[in-house]
Amino acid sequence: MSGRTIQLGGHRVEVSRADKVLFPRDGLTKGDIAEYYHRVGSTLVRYTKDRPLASERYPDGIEGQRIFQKNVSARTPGWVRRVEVPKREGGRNIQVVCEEPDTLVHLADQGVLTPHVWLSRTDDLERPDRMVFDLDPSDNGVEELRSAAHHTRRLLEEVGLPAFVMTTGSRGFHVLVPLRREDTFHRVREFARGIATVLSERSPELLTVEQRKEDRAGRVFVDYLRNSYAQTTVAPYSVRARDTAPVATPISWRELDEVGPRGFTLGDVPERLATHGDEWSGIGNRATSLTRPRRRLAELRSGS
DNA sequence: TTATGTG
DNA sequence: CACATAAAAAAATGT
DNA sequence: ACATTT
Ligand SMILES: [Mn+2]
Ligand SMILES: [Mn+2]
Repeated sequence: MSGRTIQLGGHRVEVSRADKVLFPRDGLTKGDIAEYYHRVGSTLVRYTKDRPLASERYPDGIEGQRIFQKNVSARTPGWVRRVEVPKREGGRNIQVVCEEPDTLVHLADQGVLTPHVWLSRTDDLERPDRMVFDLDPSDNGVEELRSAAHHTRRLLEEVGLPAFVMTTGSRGFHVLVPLRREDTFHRVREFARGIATVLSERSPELLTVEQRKEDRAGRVFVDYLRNSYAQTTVAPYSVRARDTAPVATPISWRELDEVGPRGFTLGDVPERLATHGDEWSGIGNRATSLTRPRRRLAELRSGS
């Protein structure tokens, strides 16, 4: 064993090699990541609680190998909650459920930079309580990307759905809709496809629903396929494996016109949370049924 | 990151 | 003991 | 069955 070990949180979670540099350009260490998650953990766990979690690990830093891990590590302590989830084509995974900040510190110790979570919760894995529109630019500028997000919000509100937006810290934005847990992934995905299709028909120069990169032709991909069983989205307030350590950050629709996908970083977010609070604090109280929006979307498509 | 195998 | 190596995801879509 | 994308 080599390097400094630190302890954090009520469980005195050990973080080994705390001085190991994971972000060479920024000098950020594993200890910095663990301390960040310790600080924002109480807010972050609102978005991971009750959801199967998958880990994006970089044990040798962001220039090393990327490991996407679903099953809980052998070394994960017993106080960390787990859930057994069936795979679609048979078999099972045992995944972490992050209920408390100490779990994030442990994950950081394992080299996890970015936790990803399901759109459904452990007590009903088949019925999501979130719908996501993942806006992925081709080579579009930030103005086009913002425009894509505003178009998405406008259509969702036209059909009666609330919409929340966050930076991903990577290339795009995510637009989230809180749902009542009435519909299966299949039905939610069909609805999301309808929304994405109307968006691309309204703005054919700007938006596309084509999954194949070569068919996207410089447009913003409205990725509705995230709304599927066992698919994940980056957890709000998680760190991304890119220079400057950008953070996936919930923002207001007003702020959208002032920031890009990497507008907030590990250095800004704790202070932002302290002064402005969490922009999504109300998302849990806005869960909506798709029944009426489905009819309104159908009316829109038949021109009424 | 960690467990395991080899000289 | 020092060092090498393996392993850590899966769903939807289209051909 | 396989490649692509996430
Ligand atoms: Mn994306
Ligand atoms: Mn995507």
